[in-house]
Amino acid sequence: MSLITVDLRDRKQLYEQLIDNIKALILSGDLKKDDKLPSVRSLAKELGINPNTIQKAYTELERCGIIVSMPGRGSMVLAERDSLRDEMSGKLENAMAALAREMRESGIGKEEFVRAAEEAWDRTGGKPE
Amino acid sequence: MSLITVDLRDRKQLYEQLIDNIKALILSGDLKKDDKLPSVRSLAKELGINPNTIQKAYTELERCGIIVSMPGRGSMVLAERDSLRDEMSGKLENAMAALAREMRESGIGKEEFVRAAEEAWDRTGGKPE
Amino acid sequence: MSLITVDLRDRKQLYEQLIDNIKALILSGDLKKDDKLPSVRSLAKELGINPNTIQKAYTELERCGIIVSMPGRGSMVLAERDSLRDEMSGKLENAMAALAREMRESGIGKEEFVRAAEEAWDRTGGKPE
Amino acid sequence: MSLITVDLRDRKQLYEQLIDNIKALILSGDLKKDDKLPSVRSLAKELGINPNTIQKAYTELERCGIIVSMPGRGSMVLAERDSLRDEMSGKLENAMAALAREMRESGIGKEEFVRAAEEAWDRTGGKPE
DNA sequence: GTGGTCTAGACCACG
DNA sequence: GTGGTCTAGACCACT
Repeated sequence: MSLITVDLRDRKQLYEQLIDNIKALILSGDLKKDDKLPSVRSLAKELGINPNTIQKAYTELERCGIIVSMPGRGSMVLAERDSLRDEMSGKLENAMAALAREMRESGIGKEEFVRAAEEAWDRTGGKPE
Repeated sequence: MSLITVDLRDRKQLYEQLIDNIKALILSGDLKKDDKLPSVRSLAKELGINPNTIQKAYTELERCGIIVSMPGRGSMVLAERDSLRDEMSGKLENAMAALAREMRESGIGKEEFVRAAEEAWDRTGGKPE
Repeated sequence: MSLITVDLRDRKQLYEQLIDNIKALILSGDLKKDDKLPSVRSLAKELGINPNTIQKAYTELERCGIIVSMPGRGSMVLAERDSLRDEMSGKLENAMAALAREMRESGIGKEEFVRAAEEAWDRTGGKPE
Repeated sequence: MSLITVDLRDRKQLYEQLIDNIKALILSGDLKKDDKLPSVRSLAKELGINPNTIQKAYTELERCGIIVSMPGRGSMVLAERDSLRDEMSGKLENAMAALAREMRESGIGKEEFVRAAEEAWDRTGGKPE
């Protein structure tokens, strides 16, 4: 039994849920480089969704260099935990830049912006850091 | 000729472009409370897009209480600049919360998160605040 | 009627045929930046293959930045002819390097390698250059 | 311990890795005509892969007349180094032809193609020829 | 058993 | 009408 799950009620697309899920497992250390992923069919059966949807997620992950899949041999993790973390760092930068630009145009000030970041962080986490 | 434009090459949906565009004009002060908006048909003709798309944007803006449309008499701005600014504040909160949640899962720390917000703000603006 | 075709007897995969085909049309100048591509469904019908296969090709082309697709608005060419040509140049370099390495290991000499390139070129083309 | 290895992470199929590996050993002179190859079972054990995979490689090599297998007596090299070198020549021709065709379609000229071959060769080798 | 491709047919949001 | 996602079920080559 793997740790991968999907929520059919979530509006996020299933294959994206799978992608985010597997990335999170690598980031958390539950999946390490060279670990084997569940097979397309077995995971589909376990989650009760169509194998094509798993396939799509795996294909996308391979395209990003996060896993490798080999016919007849299954799929395994390729990316190191840290490289993935660095990638998220970059994503954070971009997202923040887009948000900052939009808020600037709306007359929001730096003070309010940074405070929003702090508060959002504290509000999100179950436990204060 | 109005200041409203759309970019057909932009991946963002046309009606969302229109909504953001009009909101921005209010926030910048180019459109004030009680100003008249171009008619659905004239704007559609001017922009070369389907009137349905304009209609959808106007309907959505009316639903949010930002404009008001009166059959036969056109549409006009209803919201004050400041009320719109407050709305953006709420949007900022939501966006920050979503971002914070995602980054938490990736092992990013509060420090890095808040610093990213500050740096993004500074990097974005042409002139330092 | 478009210029895009597929050969069901070819062992190359259909979606790759489509990708190569569209790239070639851009390279030949038959498709220019901002030209509209046939819709997924209409092309599928015309070629007698499944829309999903067209979709896969379009998705891949979009991923490479060669086209853009927008729900409800269709797909259009994004890449300039020259940028695509430069990309092929890079591909040529890599392919040649891989081939050269392999042939070196097999005891083939530079003379024979370069002559093979010349002869292959002349043999391939219908008309001598 | 033999010089034969496989890379489980390589996307190339294992039996092809084995075939290329053995061919390379013959081309380099490490394996000569009449040299004995490791047995299917011992090599499988040494490499930690399925004996079927070794068998498939040996079978393919025998089909090409490069080795010969005798039940109960193992397998040995049949091909001379030079005959294998001729085979690579043929492979070079095919690969060049495919590459030339593709590049022609992309608007690459003969000049550029041949120069790419020369440069690739020079760049590949540690020592100039 | 494995991944990968393809078909057929459905549904959704959008213009 | 458009692109995009998902399901169901089939086939292929490879281990």
